[in-house]
Amino acid sequence: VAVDAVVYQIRAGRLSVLLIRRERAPFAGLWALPGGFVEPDEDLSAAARRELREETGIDLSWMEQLYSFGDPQRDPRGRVISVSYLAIVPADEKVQPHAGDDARQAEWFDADHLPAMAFDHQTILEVARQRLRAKIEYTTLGFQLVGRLFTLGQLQETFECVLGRRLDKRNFRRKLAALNVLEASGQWHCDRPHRPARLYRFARKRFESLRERGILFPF
Amino acid sequence: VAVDAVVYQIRAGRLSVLLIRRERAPFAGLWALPGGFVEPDEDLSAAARRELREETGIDLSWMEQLYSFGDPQRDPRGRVISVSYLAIVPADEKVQPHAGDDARQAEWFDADHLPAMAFDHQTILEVARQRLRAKIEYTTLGFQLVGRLFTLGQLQETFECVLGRRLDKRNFRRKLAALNVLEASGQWHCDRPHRPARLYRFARKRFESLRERGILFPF
DNA sequence: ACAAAAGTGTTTTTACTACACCCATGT
DNA sequence: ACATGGGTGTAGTAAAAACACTTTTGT
Repeated sequence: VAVDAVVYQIRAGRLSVLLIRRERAPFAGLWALPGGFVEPDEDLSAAARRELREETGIDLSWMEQLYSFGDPQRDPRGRVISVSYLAIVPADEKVQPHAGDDARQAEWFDADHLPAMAFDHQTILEVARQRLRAKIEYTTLGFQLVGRLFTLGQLQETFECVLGRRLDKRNFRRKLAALNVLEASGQWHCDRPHRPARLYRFARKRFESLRERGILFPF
Repeated sequence: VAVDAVVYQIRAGRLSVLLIRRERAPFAGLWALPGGFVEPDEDLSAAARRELREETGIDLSWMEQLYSFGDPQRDPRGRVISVSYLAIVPADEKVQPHAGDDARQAEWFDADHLPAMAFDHQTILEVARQRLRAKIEYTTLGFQLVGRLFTLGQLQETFECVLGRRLDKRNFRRKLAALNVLEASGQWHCDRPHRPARLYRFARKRFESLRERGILFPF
């Protein structure tokens, strides 16, 4: 049994995925998802976190189980069942992944232009992408993607990247206001050749109270 | 690696789950989900189907992967990862499950009144129930539950069982009409001390054309 | 001055909710 | 006759979609 991690980050206005270049056979030299085998007494999500750390140097807290892939032919070495995980790096964390362990190289790829992949990792990525699209509509996933402080423009851009379509600025802001889960930080996003924008932060407390009442996001 | 199946059927107006009584240790005598170990060259979903057949005599085509449970302590015999599956028996199939193989007994239980369960099967059932509730709102799951021919009353009862709340008859029928996925069979449901009801069937073709346009169910 | 993103309201359309009565049948 | 589920319409409310202009800044 193995685990694989699909790690997303918004980078330069594009949805990006972290891939490693495989050091060893099978598929040596091909790009693949970070991952590896589960240790005997290790929880599945712990294994996903550990493999990600070993292969890319990234240490993440939140991961969500995606799907288990068990085609008997998916690994040429023999029977390997892969439990895949979905993870997110906030846009304001500037991790420069470094190769490690099994990985010759670790790099971010545009989620819409992926290279040829080892194993069935292309399928895993398709499932992950679908899940991301679905979940941004009714969870706090969008807020995890933007990072701690963000402008409404950045937040909208994030939603647009994930959903793959443009949103109406006024409608987007109206819905967000209705949710009442943002609080203005008082700070401003300046130093660009444009009008400064307010910086907001996600107000976890307000959200929790909504969730307890069964209310989720209407995006 | 093992597989477990959560099999639902609407029986006598109640949402029901199929359980087996364990023959052997661990947890001999306790109720559990039908399931067992995956064979070396077997697909995961095929394993779930096979175990269900061996332990209960039920042969199902459709199964959907639910979640993988991998707590190192979940099985006292040692490390066992369980990939769980969700399955549905249409209300018009009168399967009388018979014990077999590992199972001393196989029986249907009311999904709202379950006995003490082996392993972490109670958790699995909670996840399954949640998934069922969520998916009946935007997939054809409700139509799989009712069977080939059904009255609108039976269909509504099915939705009510799964959702756990009453629905308004007129609103329910209006939404259904708007979906345009039912066709009248021309037959009638008689032989009851009531006014006869039209029997409908699910028109898969009409649904496919909706799905291709990205439209799912608004229940 | 200009380019670029920030910010802001109204109207129309659509979906959801609540609600009550007559009908057809078997017993 | 009666008990039981089958069948039908309307009005009010809330959410979603469509749509354009002014403001502020750095260069």
